[in-house]
Amino acid sequence: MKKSKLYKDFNYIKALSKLRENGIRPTSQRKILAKIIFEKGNRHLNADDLFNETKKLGYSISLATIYNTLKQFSSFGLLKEIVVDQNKSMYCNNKEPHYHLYVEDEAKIIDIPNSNIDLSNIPEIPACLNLHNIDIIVRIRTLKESSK
Amino acid sequence: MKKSKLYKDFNYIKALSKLRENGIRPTSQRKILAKIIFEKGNRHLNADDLFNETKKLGYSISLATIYNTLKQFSSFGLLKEIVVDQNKSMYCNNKEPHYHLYVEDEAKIIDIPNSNIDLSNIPEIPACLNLHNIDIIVRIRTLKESSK
DNA sequence: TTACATGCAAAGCATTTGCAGATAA
DNA sequence: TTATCTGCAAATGCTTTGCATGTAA
Repeated sequence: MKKSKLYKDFNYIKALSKLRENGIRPTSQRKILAKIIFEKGNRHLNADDLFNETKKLGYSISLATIYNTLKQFSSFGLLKEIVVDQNKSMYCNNKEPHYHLYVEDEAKIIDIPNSNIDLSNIPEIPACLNLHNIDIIVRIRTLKESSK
Repeated sequence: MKKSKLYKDFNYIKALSKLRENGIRPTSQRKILAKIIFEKGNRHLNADDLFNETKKLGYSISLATIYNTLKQFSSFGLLKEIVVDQNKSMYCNNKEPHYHLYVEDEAKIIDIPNSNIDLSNIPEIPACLNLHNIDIIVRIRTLKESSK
């Protein structure tokens, strides 16, 4: 077994164990989805991507289940939801702290390690001092589409 | 006439002149909307806010027109669209370069001056070297809602 | 056996669009 | 006069939900 294969399996197994930790039953659907999501290293995907990949692999999991599963996985930190555009949520399987560079024309997302953005000067956060999460999306568009 | 009133009128007049520059007819609906948007200094609003404000002022402009107008105003830089959540666009009337701090629980947006975030270390941008626009939204949630 | 999952179809919601009537130039 | 605009209602696209059936523990 190749080293990279081992690594991928490890991420899948960690995901299953996260399910158990959170009292969520490892049903066949959830196992299939976890496998697809975590077996390929860092990536960004949405419900539709996932739906198509399951079909391509010969499985048939309903879209509703996929939506619900993505949301549930995010609720305990297995995935991170990124709102890139209206009517389009993406999910990121990279658990390291990082931000996102979003190239709108290509609907492509690139991770930026945390250490590359200096946030020390953002204004004081009002009232709610206990932050749960800071998300940054850097949006980029090429010149030609300036008036869309 | 107070100084602040003068300033507000100035923003409104600048907006009208931007319309003319772009060959867009200053219809009564567009004038009313421009007035509401620009007469109160820097602010963030969405289609629904604007719809309610027009009604409160006794005007009746259809939601469709409001959506179309917000989109059109953004298309030539009179407004800046911010996608804060799925199915929810906000528009910002502040034309200075800046980023956004979005407090999710309160659906509140706070401007961050450009100079307060250091972006010099983001990774090289692929292929498309001519950037049109960089948007940053810092999302914040309070602790209590950690699993939503 | 029972609490939790799944899948379907219907509902929801913000936004967009087609089109007929209205309006600015 | 004519290109553009407005408003309505219907359409859209993604996502969520209600509910009957299925399944893990």
